[in-house]
Amino acid sequence: MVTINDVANAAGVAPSTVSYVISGKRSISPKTRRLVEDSIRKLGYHPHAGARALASSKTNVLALVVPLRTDLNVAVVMEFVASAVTAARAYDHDLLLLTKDEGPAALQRVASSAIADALMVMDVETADPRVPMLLALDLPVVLIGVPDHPAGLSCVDLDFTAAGSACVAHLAELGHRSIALIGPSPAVYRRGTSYATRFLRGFDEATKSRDVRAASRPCAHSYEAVSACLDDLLTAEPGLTALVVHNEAVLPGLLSDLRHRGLRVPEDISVIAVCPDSMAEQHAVALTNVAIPAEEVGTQAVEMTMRRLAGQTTPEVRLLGPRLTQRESTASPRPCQSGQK
Amino acid sequence: MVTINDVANAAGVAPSTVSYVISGKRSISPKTRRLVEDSIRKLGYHPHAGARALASSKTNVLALVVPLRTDLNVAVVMEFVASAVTAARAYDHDLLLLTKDEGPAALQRVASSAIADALMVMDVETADPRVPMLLALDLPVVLIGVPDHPAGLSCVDLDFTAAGSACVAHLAELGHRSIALIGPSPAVYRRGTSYATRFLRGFDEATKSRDVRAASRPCAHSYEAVSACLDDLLTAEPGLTALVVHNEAVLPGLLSDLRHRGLRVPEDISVIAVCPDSMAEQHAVALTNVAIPAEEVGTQAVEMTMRRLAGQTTPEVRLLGPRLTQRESTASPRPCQSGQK
DNA sequence: TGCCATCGTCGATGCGCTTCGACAGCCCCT
DNA sequence: AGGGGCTGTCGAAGCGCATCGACGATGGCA
Repeated sequence: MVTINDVANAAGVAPSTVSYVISGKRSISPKTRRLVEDSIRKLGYHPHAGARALASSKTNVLALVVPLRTDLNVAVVMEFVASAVTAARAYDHDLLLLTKDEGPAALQRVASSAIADALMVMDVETADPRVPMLLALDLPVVLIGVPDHPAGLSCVDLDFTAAGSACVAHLAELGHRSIALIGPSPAVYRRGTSYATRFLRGFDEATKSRDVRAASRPCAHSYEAVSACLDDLLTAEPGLTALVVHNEAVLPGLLSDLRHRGLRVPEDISVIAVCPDSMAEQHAVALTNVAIPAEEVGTQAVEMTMRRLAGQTTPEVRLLGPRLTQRESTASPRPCQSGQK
Repeated sequence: MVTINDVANAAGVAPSTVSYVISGKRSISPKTRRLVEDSIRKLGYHPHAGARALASSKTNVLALVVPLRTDLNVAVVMEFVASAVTAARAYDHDLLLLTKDEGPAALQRVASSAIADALMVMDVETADPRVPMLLALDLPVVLIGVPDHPAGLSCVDLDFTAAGSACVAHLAELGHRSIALIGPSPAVYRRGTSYATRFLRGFDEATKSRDVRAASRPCAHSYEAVSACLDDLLTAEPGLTALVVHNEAVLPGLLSDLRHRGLRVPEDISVIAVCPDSMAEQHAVALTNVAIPAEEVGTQAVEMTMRRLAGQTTPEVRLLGPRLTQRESTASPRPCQSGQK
């Protein structure tokens, strides 16, 4: 193993000088700097992470808590994780992966073992049991999602309330007067997952204020569940002309079921999805969607974290505005809009 | 911060005794052990990871290199990562996430900074440029996938060659005589991604030995690409009665395109997929599939790693046998099998 | 020419832990 | 009863680095 002493010897300087060359915390003459940097390169020196952590109480590691469930959108989680890793590397930090399953104790462990410098927590629930513990942790914490009482914690997420409203607004402007929301699986609501309830709120408010008929149903991922959900909705709301789908996983099943029923998109029924753009473009009928900016959220989360680590003490709550892209799956309803089944 | 000294004082013993209680590396009297354990609990002591790493040259961290590309199956990667994290935790290790994008240098960095005790590498290519470097690293390395020359490295993966054969065997036994393979996107082949070429080999060998007409096409993820691919195949192989799909992402598009063409599954054309079971069950017509055992591969990868860390020096190559589940999407071809387009 | 401030470098110290050798007490065997 | 082998505990050393105070050299100014 190459140590800082080896580098110092090779360069003919003291170890501390090497350290200062690396950290830049004291001024170094150009000559010495070049000497040291050459030795570092020649020897392939990398500071020992443990030693560095011990001496400086900084690990250059960010911990990220991800949900393992498959009833969430895996693609979105993955995209988020990917962009977070990349963003963290840009700040010379690594990413440690924790799972929500380990519970609050894992956060304690990571904090008091000084394994990471900060925590990022995904899949936050409205009354998340982890929040009080996180507050007590005195590590910087950034939540992806917004709990009911974020007091003192930084949060970042898509503004799902605005997203819900935006979907309704788009459809209402096209002339739709009866809209249904197909949401995440019942388990997601039951847990009180923050984004589900926020989206629903936006949907409800917008339909109410625009005097549009509204219905909403949670929906599990299986084809049967999708089918049953549609049966239910079409019976309960005979004049239904548009669907808002806040559940990426059911999209393929939903679209093929609609076709089975003889309902064309968008001629007979409009569909607007909340999903990543790549997913929206991938269907036979390209879907109008509100994008889930997982990548941007990941980047933002890391940047907020780095700001906290840099000394900024006031927590921020940042909600990203929704971006709606019209594609082929939404259109004005036809004058006679019922009974084509 | 609570240190080992605090615990030692509280328990009235020497710090080294506390260390031995924790590690179990020397015998401790029941009385002392209880005393120490109580103090640990009472004080909420967690050893400082950096100090521990420095003193013992063990980090209890496993690094996992994942591909970020979206042309791979995100769900499978995610499932793998999830099971790896869980398995690692069972051995009291944490998981550090690296991306393939960072290239071989990142592996160097992690190794020589002593950030992790071992490396697990996904998305291995047939002639992976990282392999020589990994060999020089003198950390335990486990590859997920099998390169051409794994000499000295441990590998674990689904036996894709056998999987390719199994798909053909299943279809041939049902009576199919003309089969097409729809593979991953061209970029995946171009990179020489190990599983793609291995599957293709199994497919080719089996069709040849069974005297079945075979065609194969890579296929990108877009709906247009799927459509073009089907056009191509149906023209080139008019007697085609079965598809092997080794590309989970195109399944929804493929199935709806077939329906558009008036081809029913399985009456007019059989479809067998290589995908996780959950995905196979999710379609309107449940798909016969060869399962991708991401979870088991993840667990195995961690266990192989732990074995290496425990001192086992001989690398293992472990290929998991394919498991084919017949569902609704495969059936014997109808006697008259052409011209229904 | 002499003094002080500044810049650049060095040595020493300690971060919290593991681990090794030492050693006190004990039991068992002869 | 005395010696040898265990068992259980302790103290000290050192892992590789960051950081602080010290200090020599240098330049500017009077």
